[in-house]
Amino acid sequence: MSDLLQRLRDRGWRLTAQRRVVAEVLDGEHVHYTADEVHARAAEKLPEISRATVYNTLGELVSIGEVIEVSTDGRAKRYDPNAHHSHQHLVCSRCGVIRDVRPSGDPLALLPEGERYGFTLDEATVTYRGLCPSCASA
Amino acid sequence: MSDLLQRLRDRGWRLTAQRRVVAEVLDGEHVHYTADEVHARAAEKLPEISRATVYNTLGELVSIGEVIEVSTDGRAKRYDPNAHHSHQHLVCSRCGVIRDVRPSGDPLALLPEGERYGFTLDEATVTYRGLCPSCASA
DNA sequence: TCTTGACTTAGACATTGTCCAATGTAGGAT
DNA sequence: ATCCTACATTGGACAATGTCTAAGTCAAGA
Repeated sequence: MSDLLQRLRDRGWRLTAQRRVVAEVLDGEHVHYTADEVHARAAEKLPEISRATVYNTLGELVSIGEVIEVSTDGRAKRYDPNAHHSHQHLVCSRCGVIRDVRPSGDPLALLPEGERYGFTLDEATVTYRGLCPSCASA
Repeated sequence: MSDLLQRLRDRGWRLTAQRRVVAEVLDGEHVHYTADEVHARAAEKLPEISRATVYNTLGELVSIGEVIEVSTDGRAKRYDPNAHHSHQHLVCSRCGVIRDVRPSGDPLALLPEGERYGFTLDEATVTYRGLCPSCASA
């Protein structure tokens, strides 16, 4: 059993077949699927799984911090299981491919006190954009 | 006539009543309206303006660089007319209010060469999140 | 003032996400 | 092993946001 399933069990989750296949889909390295992509891949293993269950499960995984929601393009949200290592995203402006990247230093530190307007800062998310090698050479 | 309308005329735009009212709505300081909010405000001055025209005009303003599209929450995109001064956004996690802010230094510089994976970098957008003073004290 | 090609319109359609009542079931209790 | 029941799943309606098209309208140059 994967670590993720064990952590879910520890939290008192019922381990249904549906939740297992959603967890398996997200188990890959550095995947950034939309909810519908997760649904399509889950349905290959469990054809009767419903869209609502996929949305429910993804929402629950996000709310307990096991998965991060990423909106890089204002369209469908993507779900990133790499939640236990702080990182940012590098996106190709043409083909949309996404890579996890780690900036040096804390992006929060770049915002001077005079630019914080009394806010209690919590986090900074950075999206780097450019052309990936394939798109740049095409 | 506002500078924006003059620039649009210089580009050969037909200055229709619809485009004028959309430009007027975006003329305020530091507004971050959704397309539907722009439509509602435009319709106060020109009741028959259609949603399609507002979407068309906003899309055109974005493509010529007069307005910036901002997605802070994965829901409706917001339109930011402060396009001629580089800036980032500070968002209240509770009430959603948005402020324009200027980090010190270029966020792009934080991404080491070894984390660029051969991409040709173009820009970095940063979203700072936290609680605004009103929400923090409530 | 005419003409014409660009602009606008209403509404159908597409995509993404949420909600609900009915049904099913995981896992503890017996 | 089986039963219970609270929790989970389902299908489909609904909501929010955005796109597209065919037909009508109009800004601005001739």
